[in-house]
Amino acid sequence: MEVKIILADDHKIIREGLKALLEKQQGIEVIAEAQDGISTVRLTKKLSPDLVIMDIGMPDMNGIDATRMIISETKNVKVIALSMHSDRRFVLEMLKAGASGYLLKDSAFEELTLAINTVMAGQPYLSPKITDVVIREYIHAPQKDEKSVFTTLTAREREVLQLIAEGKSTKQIASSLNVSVKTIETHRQQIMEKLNIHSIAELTKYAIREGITSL
Amino acid sequence: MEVKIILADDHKIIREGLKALLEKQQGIEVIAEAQDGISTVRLTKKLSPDLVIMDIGMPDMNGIDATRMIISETKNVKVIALSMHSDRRFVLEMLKAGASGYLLKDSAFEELTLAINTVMAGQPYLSPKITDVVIREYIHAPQKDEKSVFTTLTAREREVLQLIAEGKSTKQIASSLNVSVKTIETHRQQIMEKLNIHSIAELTKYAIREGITSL
DNA sequence: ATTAAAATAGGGGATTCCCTTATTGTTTAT
DNA sequence: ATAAACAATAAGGGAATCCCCTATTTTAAT
Repeated sequence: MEVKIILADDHKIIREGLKALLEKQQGIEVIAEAQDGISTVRLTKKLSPDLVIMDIGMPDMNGIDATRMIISETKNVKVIALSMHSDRRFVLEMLKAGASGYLLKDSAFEELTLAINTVMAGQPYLSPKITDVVIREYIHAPQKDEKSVFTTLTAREREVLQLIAEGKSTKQIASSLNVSVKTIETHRQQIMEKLNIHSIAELTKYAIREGITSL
Repeated sequence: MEVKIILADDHKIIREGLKALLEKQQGIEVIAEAQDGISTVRLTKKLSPDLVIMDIGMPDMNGIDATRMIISETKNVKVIALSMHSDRRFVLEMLKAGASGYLLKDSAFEELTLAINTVMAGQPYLSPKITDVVIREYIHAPQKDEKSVFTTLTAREREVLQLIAEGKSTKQIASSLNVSVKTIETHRQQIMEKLNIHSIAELTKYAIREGITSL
């Protein structure tokens, strides 16, 4: 039984490298590649792969939001996140979005095949370093309410924040998300209020610190 | 004649992918891999490869400094930069450091083989997008004057940029510098034009990279 | 002394920011 | 099951900013 895979990463040469490695494996077929979140979601819907290997830092829609959409819109699809960051926030959000695996880009390829097998067998897979983070988090986490400390933005808000921090104007964002300018303004305000931040500059810094955008 | 290559990138899975692709080519041999700048320099010295394929964003020593050291310490070695950024600063610094080629990670692998052939034939190779940046830069940069390539901001402009990147509003900046709001607007525009940047978000990122403000 | 660059500033239209209010659908809790 | 809370959408309206030009006055630089 072939495992049908969609590869999502914004860097073509990286996709090609991964594809070359994956296709040397038995029982794995890369049926499509995507370079941004939106086409990943679209292709997944259309092709119903068994697995999506998803980079987190992509333009347009980030991997987390894409994962959320994929999980809610397509049946019997697994997502493995492939990320540069071991930041707990990413891991947490990605798992909450429904990903079954989380690998770091400095993992060996061998680990990716292990992750694919594990995930296709219905079990979650995390890179050892990630497991570490998750456990550490779990240990001193769920006492009462700590959430107020890191004030969670909603998925949509993060999406908007990412676009803001990439330098897009309100108008551009509105048209790229197909909603009104007013809606984006409201999101921006909501974000600023939650974070107690009052300028685009600081919002950008926040987004960089949180890994929502890159320098 | 085999081209002996050292691959330097901090993400193992990316190195492996590239290696898989490269080794399918005739006349190319990957003789070593490195995951940071320091070991890249060390390995290059020890193994005298024909070519180093160098990621720019690495821990410890970045790809630019590593390239500078490699070029000055090892004979008959070429460097091709493989980067996520088309930012002209990176390109410029990398070329100044002595790299013969500059590719973007969203290039096709085909382009990498072309770059390798071109560079091994003694000619420079740049990704089309990069060429574009370089040409644009070249066009409105007067020859003999090197500093104009750096696009120096004036002291006043830096001052204004710093305040912008700290999240101050135009009005606040104007009043703290005792000039009119219009003056600050003009400075901002001038800064943006010089840097070819068109949003506060990107301006903030630039300021962080330049150390004008901190995260 | 002439030219060039830097700092200053205004006009005016487009856009964004900011605060408020509101509707609708979806979770969550009791 | 129903109330309460949250998320996403959007509008009004005034203040502020952005953006594209033009323009004057200092301040180097040749």
